[in-house]
Amino acid sequence: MRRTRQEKAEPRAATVARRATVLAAALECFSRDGIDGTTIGDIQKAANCSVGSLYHHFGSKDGIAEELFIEGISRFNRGMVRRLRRCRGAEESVKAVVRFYCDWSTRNRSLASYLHSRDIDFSEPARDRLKAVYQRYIAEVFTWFGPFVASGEMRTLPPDAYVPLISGPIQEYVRRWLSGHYERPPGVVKELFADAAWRVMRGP
Amino acid sequence: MRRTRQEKAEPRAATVARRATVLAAALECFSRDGIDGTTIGDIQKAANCSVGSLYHHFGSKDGIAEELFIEGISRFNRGMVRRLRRCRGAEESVKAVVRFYCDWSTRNRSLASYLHSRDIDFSEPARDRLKAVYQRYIAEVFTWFGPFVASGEMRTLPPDAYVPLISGPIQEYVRRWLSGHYERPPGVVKELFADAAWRVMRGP
DNA sequence: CTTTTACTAGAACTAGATTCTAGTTATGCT
DNA sequence: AGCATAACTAGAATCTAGTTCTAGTAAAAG
Repeated sequence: MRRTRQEKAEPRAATVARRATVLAAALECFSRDGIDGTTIGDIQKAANCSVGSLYHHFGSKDGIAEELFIEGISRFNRGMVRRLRRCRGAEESVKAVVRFYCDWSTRNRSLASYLHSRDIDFSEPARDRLKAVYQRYIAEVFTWFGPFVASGEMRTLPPDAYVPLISGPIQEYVRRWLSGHYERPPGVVKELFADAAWRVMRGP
Repeated sequence: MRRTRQEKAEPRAATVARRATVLAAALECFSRDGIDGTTIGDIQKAANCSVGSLYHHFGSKDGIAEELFIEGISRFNRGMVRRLRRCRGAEESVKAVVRFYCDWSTRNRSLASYLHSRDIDFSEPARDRLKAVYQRYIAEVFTWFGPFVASGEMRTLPPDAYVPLISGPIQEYVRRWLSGHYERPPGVVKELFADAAWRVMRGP
């Protein structure tokens, strides 16, 4: 029987499972001991598989790290977009970004913590994939907010300024909380930061 | 002749020089190839010294990275405090934080870029040193801003919220610029971000 | 049922971080 | 000055951990 899409065969069920197992194991190791702190052997043991298997699926230790990172970002982005679509109006949307950031980071603490790490040497192709993921996300988000800017409900600013202005503070707060510098969980300051974001964004 | 402070001898002139040379060499390597990407051999060649010498002064590769990080942060902090002391009033002070962040990052681009990396496995003592540096800094900064909060010129917020709210956005912008995602240098958005910080901070 | 391809295993290899031993140079003290 | 001690430098040897390689097993395609 001819396969519907010839370019890419469906991976076996076992493959999907193994990759997922490895990524989960890696997340556990990475978030406990850091990327440098975990060895291939650690991941291997945690995932109950052989070195060969790891290298077959991911090519290298950094390959595992990349994959985990890109998948995590994608999950976050999907969640954010879903949340935005349920909003009405500019204020609710801007605040939703901040609130979602809080909620998601609290719910997915170890993944969030991993996504804050900067120590992955992305390979060229991985960098490209990540860029693509990010651009698709930004396109969706800007499409969402565009009308509010057009109508004057939100300020008109250089495009590069929006993300840092809206997410910068909560991101920084969460980062510090995740790395143990701050005690109080983000939920406590959620509304404060949401209000602050809106203060900055609302039209004059 | 008895030494004034017996606990810690003055290091030799040659020692000071060599440490500085190594740190400069390391910064060059790290910011070009990343921490993982540079080998001890690279630093050794760039600094014109032997492996033994490196290990004598810094104990390990991470030791070099730690030292560079802590020294960089200290430099940044000193500059910020100096700048603040020249300010009059709450608005000028808040805006000065943002402006200084911009200016310093632009002037010390490679060091700034290095300080944004998160991939250093700090040893326990280094972590403590860093914490001490940070707390001294925070104490000075809060002493500076305290009166403005007391007088109502600035809002009263949970202490942990100030740094993320004021510096978060510009920090995020600069980070993206340093890693090549944004084209326009921070100078271009400096006043915009300074205004935003003040919008968030000024009393109602 | 055979051929091909995806996948697994673990031993062998290798790059690079760290340790060790042997020296050299400066400083403090009498 | 001259000895003792500590700071420092050098580079070979070691050891850890990432990667590669070869041989095999299981599953899908035809």
